[in-house]
This record gives sequence, C-alpha cells and structure tokens, in this order.
Amino acid sequence: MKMVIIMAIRYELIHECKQTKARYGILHTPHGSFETPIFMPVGTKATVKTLENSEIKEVSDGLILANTYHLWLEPGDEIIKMHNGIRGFSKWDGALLTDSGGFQVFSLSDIRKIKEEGVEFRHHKSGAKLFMSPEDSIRIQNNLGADIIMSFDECPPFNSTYEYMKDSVERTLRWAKRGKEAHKFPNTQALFGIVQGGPYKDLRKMCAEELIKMDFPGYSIGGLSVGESKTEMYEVLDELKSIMPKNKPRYLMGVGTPDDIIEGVIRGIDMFDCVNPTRLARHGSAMTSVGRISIKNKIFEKDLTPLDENCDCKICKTYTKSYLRHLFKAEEYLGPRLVSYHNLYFLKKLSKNIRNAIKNDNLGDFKEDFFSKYYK
RNA sequence: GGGCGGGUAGCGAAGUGGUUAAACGCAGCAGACUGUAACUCUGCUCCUUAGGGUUCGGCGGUUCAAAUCCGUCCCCUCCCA
Repeated sequence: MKMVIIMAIRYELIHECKQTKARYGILHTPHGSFETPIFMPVGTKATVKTLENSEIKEVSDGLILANTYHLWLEPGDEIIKMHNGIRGFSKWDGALLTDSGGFQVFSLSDIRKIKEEGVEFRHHKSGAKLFMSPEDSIRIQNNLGADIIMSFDECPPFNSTYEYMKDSVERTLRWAKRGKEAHKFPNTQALFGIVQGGPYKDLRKMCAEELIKMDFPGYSIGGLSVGESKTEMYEVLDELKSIMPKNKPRYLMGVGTPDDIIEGVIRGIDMFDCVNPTRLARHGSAMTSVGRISIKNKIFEKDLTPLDENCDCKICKTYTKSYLRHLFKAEEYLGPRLVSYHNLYFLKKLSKNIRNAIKNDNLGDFKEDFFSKYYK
C-alpha cells in the first residue's frame, strides 16, 4: 500500500500577472486558506501589540506571527504547550507562523557567540547565559504549535565580508538540515528554509539551491531590510526570483513598507511580515495613501479630517486627526491602539489591491498609480 | 515690627568670581523606526540680518572679569511678636 504523505501546507499558484509576473495564489494551512500575496502582522509575544483578537481578525487576513526566542524566555514554551500551543494560549483561532529566534542572533548581536552547535546568548533582561541550537528552536516551535515554522538561521549584517558570509551561509544550511531532521510534526507544521547570503548573489543562489535540494514546503528570504539600500535588496530578490520553485510559497522576512511590498510582489514574493505598521503606530506615525504622517505634529491640532481620506477603516470613518493627536499628546493608550488598527488595515487593504491587480494583469499600472500619490 | 531662607530660561531645579547662553528634569517642536530588548531612540528649544546681541527679581557699585561679592529697593516661604 502506498503511503500518503500529508503536508502541513500547500501552495496553489493561481495566476501570474501578465504585466509583472507577480504571483497570485492560495496558501492552504491547517487553520485556513489564504490568498497571497499576504501581509502578516507581527505578534512577537503572542500578542499583536495593543490589539485584541477580534480586532486582529479585522485588520489581518488571518495569519500572524509570533517569536520563538521571546516566548521561550517568557513565559516559556512549556507553559504554552500546556495550552496546546499559542492558539490555545492567546485564543487566536487563525493561522500562525513562528520565527525561529534566528533574527535575535543578529539583533542582539553585541551579546552573542555563534558556534557550530548553536548560539550563546545573554538574556536581554537578566543577563543570564542562554544557549539555543537549531534542535532547540524546532523543539520550542513544536511546542508553540504554529502552522508554519522557521529554520534556525544566522542573519549576519548585510555588509559582512564575503568570507564571513560564506561560512555563515554554510552553517545556516547545516542548521537547516539539522532542524529538518529534528522536526517532529511535519504534517501539521510546515518548516521553511531561510535563504541568506547578504548581497552576494552567488551565495544567495547557492543557499537557495541547497535548501531546495532539502525540499522544504516553503522558502524564506532573510537577511534583508537590515539597513541595506532598497536597490541592493531588490537586486537580491531579482536574483532569487527565477531560482525559487514555483509551487512553493516565498516569504520575504521582515519587510513591510508599502513600496517594498509592491516591489517584492513584483519580484515573486508571496508572504510578508513586519513590525513596522504596529511600531510606527505606537510612535505616532500613520501609514496613509499619500505617505506617512506623524500624527503628533502641531499642524494636526485643529485638523478635523480622518487619518487617511481614502481609507474606509473604522478609525478613519470615526475619528479626526485632531482627536488622535490629542490622544498621543496626552499619552492615552487608545492612541497607539487606534493607529495600530489603522496601519494594519492599510496594509491589509494594500495587499488586497495588489492581489486584485495581479488578477487583472495590471500590477504595473497599479504600482505607478500608487507611487504617483505616495511619498516616502 | 523682628528673624531665617529664597527669587536662575515656558515650568521645576543646579551653579555661588573667569573654561557659563547657563548642568539636569519636565513641558514644547521636529526626526528616526522593515523576521519587536522598542508607548523607544535622536536632535532642537533667549534673540539674531549668524558677524554678533541681550540674560540669572529691580537699580547702583566693586573687579581686568559678576548669576556668583557689596549696597539698596521690590517680592515670596517659614518662624517670633
């Protein structure tokens, strides 16, 4: 009798934009099927900061992130396992993706030591010495129970030397293999491989090809949007576009400005995530169809118009800029909440418009129109 | 009426002869933010035609030099009558 292998996820490529070759597809997961390209809000510590689940439902497409490193440290993955995973813990009933903690190796770079076995960290709060291996990361992600999980990778600075980057990529590949072997639930959790290599096209190509040989259900592109220029980032995506398998989802990690999402989609990306909309919101910046605005600016003191005239979210249908500015100046919690809601809605709407444009074979026109109004 | 302590930039508060247009905090104004150590971080905040100019309760002194020392006046806190 033939064994039927049930994969955790499946990607269906439905249509390629005739103007741009951008992909429209459907990502099937154990907790829902999602049209792509998709933007995924980030909920690092099992909460999309300031928002409640019902609101996240309204401003996302139903697929969000959480972070292995943070949840491992607090409250600990065992606690979350007691709830049968993040979904039982936070009561989020949509789909989930967890990052591996690999990015923290980079963002906490002044307190880490990278070894073949794994990474030595200092706890960012207590200073305690900690260690995480690829196997640890996968074990924790198994406990967290997301639908899509990430390989434990190293995300070196974009400007690392070729020699360092080559060593790092080779190690990341070995870690990917080890993680894959340690993964206990491949039929309910899809493990993605992560392409690294900085600006070096041959390393990017090599990394992607080696990962593809290992046959992951999806591929992430990491090590971008870490301070390099947009041109450099787009060149890497251009390089990878033709290498990535058509029947698997492609996830550009950590990217979430409107312009980068559009440019990414045109270069074949299906999935995005970014802290930008929620962090900007907490700092008083709103994403709008004409560009970013800082709601705390004095010019909005008596402005009775909504954040974005072209937005139909409930915040824009209800509140004036003057009120939102007041909330921020008065340091009221509602300010960050309302703008977080709006910013996420903005990207949800943008993703939807992008998908429609792909289906209509006019994403090129859409891009041109978008940028004619959008500044910065 | 007597005594003590005070009056410093929008507010609070350092400084007690020169390197002080004056620490620091707050408020204010602006900027940054891309797999979240992030309700965080960074600038600016007397005037200026950018060369300078005018400041530390007021006025007048001492001194090469004063927010800082002296005199005097005004105001405030507290204590005693």
